[in-house]
Amino acid sequence: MNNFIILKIPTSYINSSENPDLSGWCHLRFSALSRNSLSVESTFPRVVTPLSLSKGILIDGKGFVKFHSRHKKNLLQSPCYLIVRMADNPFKITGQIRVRFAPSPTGFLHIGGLRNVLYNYLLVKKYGGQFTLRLDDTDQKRFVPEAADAIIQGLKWAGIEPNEGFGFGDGPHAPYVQSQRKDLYLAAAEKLLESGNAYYCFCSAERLEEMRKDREARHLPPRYDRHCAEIPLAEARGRIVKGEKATIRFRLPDDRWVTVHDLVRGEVSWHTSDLQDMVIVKSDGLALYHLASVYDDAVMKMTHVIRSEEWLPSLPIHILLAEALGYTPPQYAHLPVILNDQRKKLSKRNDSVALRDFIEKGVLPEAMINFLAFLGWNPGGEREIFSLSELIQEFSIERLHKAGAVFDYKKLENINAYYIRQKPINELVGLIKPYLEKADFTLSAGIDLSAAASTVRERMKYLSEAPDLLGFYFQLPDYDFALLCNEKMKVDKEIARQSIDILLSAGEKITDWTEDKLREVLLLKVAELGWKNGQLLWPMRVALTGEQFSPGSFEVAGVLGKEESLRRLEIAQKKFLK
RNA sequence: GGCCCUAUCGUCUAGCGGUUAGGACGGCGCCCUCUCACGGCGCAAACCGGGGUUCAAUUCCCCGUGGGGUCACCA
Repeated sequence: MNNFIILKIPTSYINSSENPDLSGWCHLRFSALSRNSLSVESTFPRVVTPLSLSKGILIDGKGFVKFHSRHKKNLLQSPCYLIVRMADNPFKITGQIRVRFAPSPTGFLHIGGLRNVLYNYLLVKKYGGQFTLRLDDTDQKRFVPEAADAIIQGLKWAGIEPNEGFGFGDGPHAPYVQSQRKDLYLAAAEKLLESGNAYYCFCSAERLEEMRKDREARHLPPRYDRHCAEIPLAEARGRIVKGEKATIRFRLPDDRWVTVHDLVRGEVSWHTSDLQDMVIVKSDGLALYHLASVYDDAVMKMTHVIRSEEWLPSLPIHILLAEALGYTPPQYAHLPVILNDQRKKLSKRNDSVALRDFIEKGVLPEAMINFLAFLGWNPGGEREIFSLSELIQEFSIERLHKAGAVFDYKKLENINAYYIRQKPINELVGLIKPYLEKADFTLSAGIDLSAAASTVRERMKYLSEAPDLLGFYFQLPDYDFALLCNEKMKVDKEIARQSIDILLSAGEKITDWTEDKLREVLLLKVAELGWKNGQLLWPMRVALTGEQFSPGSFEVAGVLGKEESLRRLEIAQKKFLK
């Protein structure tokens, strides 16, 4: 989270004319290493104690550090380094920010994608700006038509709505669908061709494959051998006119370090010799992701690109591409991937990751958002329950984690159960109705659904459990006689039989049939008999619910009402006659 | 294998040089209790290893090791 830079203190600075040997302070000047503000943390070796070192600031390449002149001798004795710390908030927002979520519609929105959107959204809401949804559908082969719609629905479900973009209204940079922007990418590729930053490649898929295998056998990194790199542009165009198929490759500069300041990872560097000339336009004339997205991010004026870590290896390509196109790259933040319990990247193949499945299971959006936000980020402190608007308040890009986090389904369940318990009962009823209807419960069956729901709310982990939890209210399950008895409750057959009889006769006399009244009357009865509560209440609960586990006897009886309760007790009574 | 990223309880994490290393999920136990759940209380459970720097390292640096990502005419 904190980034440090080591600066060597040149002895010439210490002795320079800018530092007359006064009894006060020596000033050291430095040139810029970063566009972020820096502060001096300490020195190495510690020839100067931190306390005697004033905190100098370097901003935009100009700044100074002060030493007391009495340390001058030490500084001159051996090479000394300054440990410079990047200021607490390297993420300096100036003006409106623009971010985007750019999924490729090859499958349904998955939780990893949703978490990425969430962080984009939190950032843009916190600092103010525009959030665009762009459809990166350059690969028409893998296009899944419903996927695009599912993405929109998923975002709406989560309450994360972009200000503009695919499915959310046009803005100044429409269209937001890459398959509708083909010509723009081609024009960009043409520019690269003209400037020598790209070249036509006539290599066949077979040759490429052979080369890959060969290099692999020789334990070399797979890399294009630049077979076509030196074909003059005019000659290449001639061959294409004659009908030859060619791709366009981006020409990497030779022998160059690419260093990027990533917002979550700090300084990251690559050497171009470890990279290869990527294909940016396919032989069918369609642009590939790298070109399309770099171009769009630039042209759509994105200030920040927050995306998953799997993109980190192609970041140098993107930076170089942007430069070759004449654009200033946006700021990047590469989020750690979400892992499964095998510590592998969560995948559609092996893990349940489709947002749709979570929705169907009955995960509340609040719970999902809360859970996802904490998978790779947290505000510090011990509170863990945050609403979306509270997350916006608390969000800070510096607190994003670097290491991948394992997706813990149990924890999601726990958070979901928490949010269900917090739901006002009328809202909860609205949410579970579809599940009950799907399970063919006739909702008009004289059951007060609100009352019933409130008896099961605290044991519901997912909305989809509602039919199971509430089923006995609609129809008494056919239970085994033995369930009425319970050894641990000290209910044998005789006690059970007596209990049912007592309940029936006592129940019939009760005119004011409410949960409280029942509790009052029946507990009194238990006391009269000298029984334990369970001896009367276990058979009662089983008779009313037919279930081993259920809400309490009084609650259930209250919801069922006098008539239905007595009817169910009579059913139990008959079981003793057999 | 190359390149890149990363490292505190089983899991999510707090910690930004000196702490009995804190919380949550999960596990276990107890309490509450008519069952289950909720709730309350408690227990077990972690600084990957080795070198530095420092009076002092979980914390800073280096090297290992482990884990992950990525190496397409996919995104």
